[in-house]
Amino acid sequence: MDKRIATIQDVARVAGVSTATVSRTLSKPSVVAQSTRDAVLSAVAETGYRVNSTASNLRRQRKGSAIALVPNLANPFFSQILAGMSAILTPARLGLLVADTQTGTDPDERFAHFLQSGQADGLVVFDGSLSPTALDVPGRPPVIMACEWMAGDLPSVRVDNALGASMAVAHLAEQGHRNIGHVTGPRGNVLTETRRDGFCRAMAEQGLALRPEWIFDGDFSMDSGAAAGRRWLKLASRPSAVFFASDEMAVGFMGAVQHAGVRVPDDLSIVGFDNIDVVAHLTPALTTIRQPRTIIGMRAAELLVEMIEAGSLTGPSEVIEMEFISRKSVAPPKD
Amino acid sequence: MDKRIATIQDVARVAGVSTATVSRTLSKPSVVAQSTRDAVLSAVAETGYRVNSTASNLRRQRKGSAIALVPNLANPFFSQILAGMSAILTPARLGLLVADTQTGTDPDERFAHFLQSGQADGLVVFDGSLSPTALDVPGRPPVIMACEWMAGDLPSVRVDNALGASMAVAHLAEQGHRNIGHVTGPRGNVLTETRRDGFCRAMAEQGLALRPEWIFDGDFSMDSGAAAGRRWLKLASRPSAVFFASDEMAVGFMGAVQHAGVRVPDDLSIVGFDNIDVVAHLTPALTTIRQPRTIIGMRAAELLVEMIEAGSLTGPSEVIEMEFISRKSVAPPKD
DNA sequence: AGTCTCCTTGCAAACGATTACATCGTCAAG
DNA sequence: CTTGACGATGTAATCGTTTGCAAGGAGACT
Repeated sequence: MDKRIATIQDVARVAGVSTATVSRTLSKPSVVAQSTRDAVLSAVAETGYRVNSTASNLRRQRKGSAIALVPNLANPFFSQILAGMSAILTPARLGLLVADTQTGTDPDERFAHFLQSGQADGLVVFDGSLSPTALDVPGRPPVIMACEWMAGDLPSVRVDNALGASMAVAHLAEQGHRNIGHVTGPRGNVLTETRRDGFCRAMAEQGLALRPEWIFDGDFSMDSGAAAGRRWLKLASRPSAVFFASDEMAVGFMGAVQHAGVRVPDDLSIVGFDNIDVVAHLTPALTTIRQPRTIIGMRAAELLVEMIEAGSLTGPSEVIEMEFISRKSVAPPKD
Repeated sequence: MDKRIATIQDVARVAGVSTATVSRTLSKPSVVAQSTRDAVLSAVAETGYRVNSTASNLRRQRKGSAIALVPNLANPFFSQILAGMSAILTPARLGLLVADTQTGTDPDERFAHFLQSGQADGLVVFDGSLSPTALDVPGRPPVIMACEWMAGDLPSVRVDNALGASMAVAHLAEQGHRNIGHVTGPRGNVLTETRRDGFCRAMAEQGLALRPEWIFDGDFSMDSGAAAGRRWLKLASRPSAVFFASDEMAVGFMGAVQHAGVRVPDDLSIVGFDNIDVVAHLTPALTTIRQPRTIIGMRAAELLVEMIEAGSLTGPSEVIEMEFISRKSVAPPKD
């Protein structure tokens, strides 16, 4: 008797009402009489009934979950964002499904898969390198971009990346730096572009010269930062400060040059981007630009929920404020 | 006509067969004749049909997803584990739902919720502080513990934490250290206990004295490591080496003491635990014990899938091998 | 030719909820 | 007394698949 899990039928029987009434009691309590409501509720308690979300979803043409599609799940950058999303989705009765675009063969194929498979009521996409043409499917769910974005008019939640870069340059210039380098993200990435462009524009605005050999290619990873560090060490004429498109690259870079005896910030000033947790504990602690990750996750989820509930494929975008965090990795240049 | 998404009915009509045949073609192709199979497949292609997983799950009494229940989603430690799980679950046609126990009021309540809500076909639980009594619900899904574990006989996937601790002590002793301290995780945590016990036992085996004032309380976080570092600095008589129950604490500790002018490894040797990404890029790079996180995630997911498919609430446990990684944060003691 | 197997396929009943529509009292207004 | 409105509940169709059971047809064997 305790074997099978209780269904709405069982509750109805125990309460002496129809299943319709049970359903209404649970979803729209206002339309059922007080006395019936009590009877149903106690029957629910007695049977230990919980609504079967699969059945409910089927009937209501819902999936009951949203997907976070990140480029690389193993990247810790996303964990706080997921936490923020989860905080919003849970009360909205949506589960949080996570998936990345790098597992399997073709990222675009995976994107298309999630768009078409109908596993979710909506997607939050963190990978701007996907192809917008995949969006051309008949009953696709609403999609919102976060952090990154792509061509087309999908709503998005992001920071003003160019502004972030100019904050970094302004701070460095203020400290007296005139020779500033930059380590970029991977080619083609929108963040790479906007941060680099912001950097270049800010340099011009500060009246500082841009030296092509001081722009290093990276891919956001610590290893690529370390590689850039090694290239910096070989330079005949070095910039006295470097701005990084990601904290992780700054960490890798700093490790590499410190290894070679370079002192930060005495010999070299460093400004990162993102404010990942670890940078506050490095020696020296890193000056960086904070992207409020939890908030980004929350806002993206909120906007997505609104789109889902409105049944709309479009919605507003939002720009989240960043914060410049000054720590110990910047000092005036030596001479 | 392109408006509504195609159902199995549409495919059946186009292919001139019954829905049963379509279903069988897709799930058990071997039982349908070659010619019919072709007809169905081309009808599928023509209509753009994709099976509605909600309906399918309802009929098959499946939920179509597994939940990873972590203590704190914002902790990057889990991102690689999730990636490993995802790699296994996706081919098994299971989505990966993530949730943490710290959102909301009571962790045990949330645990119970996921156990009863029937949102998932199975759970992978990473929080050993939950109450096993919550498991006493009729018809609950299979559960497997990973990394941490709790009283009772739930299957689990984990490393031999005590062994890890003794690897650290052995290495330090080999380098000549006789005065070794330890920074623990949060009180009551199983990892804290087993790593501390392993540390104490290993010290005894090496014939080294245990000094209670050299055991610092931490909680796995960088901040708590930094706090321990500050306490270490105040010590009249300091251990020449410290073993940490987590890399994050080691990072915080090292930052704090370096800040005060202490040189690692010349003045102090450090061994961490976990091998999180960043430690390879610190100055000095940290010696640590690697927990293969991707593999832990994969094995946990694999075992869970087996339990789900067997409809069993129990299954085998597994111990994953660790690896001692020697970097630059350990040197012989000075005198 | 009759019967017995297989191999394929179709029929129709689930799966468990939601909800448009119908029904039934009850009560107030005409 | 009749009629209408309204509030509360029940009836039953529906969401899109899967699958046990039965039936049709084609050989094969006696």
